[in-house]
Amino acid sequence: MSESHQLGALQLSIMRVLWRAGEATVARVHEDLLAELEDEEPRALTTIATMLQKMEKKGIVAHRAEGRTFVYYPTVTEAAVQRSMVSDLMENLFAGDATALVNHLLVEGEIDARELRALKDLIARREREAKEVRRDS
Amino acid sequence: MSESHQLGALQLSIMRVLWRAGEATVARVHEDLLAELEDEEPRALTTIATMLQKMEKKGIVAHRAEGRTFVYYPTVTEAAVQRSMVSDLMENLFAGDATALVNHLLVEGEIDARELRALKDLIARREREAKEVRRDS
DNA sequence: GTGGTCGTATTACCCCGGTAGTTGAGCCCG
DNA sequence: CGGGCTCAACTACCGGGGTAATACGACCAC
Repeated sequence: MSESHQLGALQLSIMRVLWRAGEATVARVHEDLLAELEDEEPRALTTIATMLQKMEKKGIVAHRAEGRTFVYYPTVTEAAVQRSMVSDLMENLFAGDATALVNHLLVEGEIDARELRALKDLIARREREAKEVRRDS
Repeated sequence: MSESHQLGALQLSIMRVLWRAGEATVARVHEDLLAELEDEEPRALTTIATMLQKMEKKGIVAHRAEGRTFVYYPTVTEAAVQRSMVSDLMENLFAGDATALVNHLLVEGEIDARELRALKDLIARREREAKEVRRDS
């Protein structure tokens, strides 16, 4: 597993729909995508269908027939894809330096003041957990 | 500016060489790439040359002739590319939630204990800077 | 000056994300 | 039963990253 999933923008949009809904027909995915990205000109229904086929061949979704319509569902978790894509980006763009990535987020103002507080909490919790693990093992 | 630069893995490797060196000939880039990624089968020299041409057409590098050899240099900063690619990833993979990205880094263990301390310092400094700016403006 | 060498230019592929038209099969309604 | 509707299947195309062989022009050494 963890076979380096690199997905494009449309694929990720589709996956997000499936992750949220658990499973969905082509039509359903198409609708959700329209709702989610109300602006920008919409994709054709067949585009979604073709993409889902390609994604199935790639192994990141599968389908089950319900009557004559297909119901697609993800075969990889969101966390797995995130892990794979983030670590790939880190490798290629920050030479594997995770703090460089976070530093970038801070410096470039991608993170505002409110988020900064949330972040501190995250780190504090993370530190506690690290201690726990050390004690457990 | 900030025209959404999305570069592939090889392009980023090349850019990293150019950012570090300031400028370099095709041969120099090729050598540096060999050194940097000593494992994995090396690319041909012409591959680098072709890639640099494509990158020039795309506007992220330019060249100057020195005798009959070309010296390439970047026309975009590393920060600009990072900004563009990270925000793109955040948009597509984390629905624009920067803290979700950092959280992911923490949870998935991409950041170890030592880095955690460095991160806290970064955040502390960032908070101080935020105050400065507020006072200044 | 002529042959090899060095470096760029040209050309050609493959793969894959993305986009969508067209076709064909199954189903439902009148 | 027959026509229309609804899906999925098939096919096609574009653009761009990546890879590299081949061609061509300049230059150096003998």
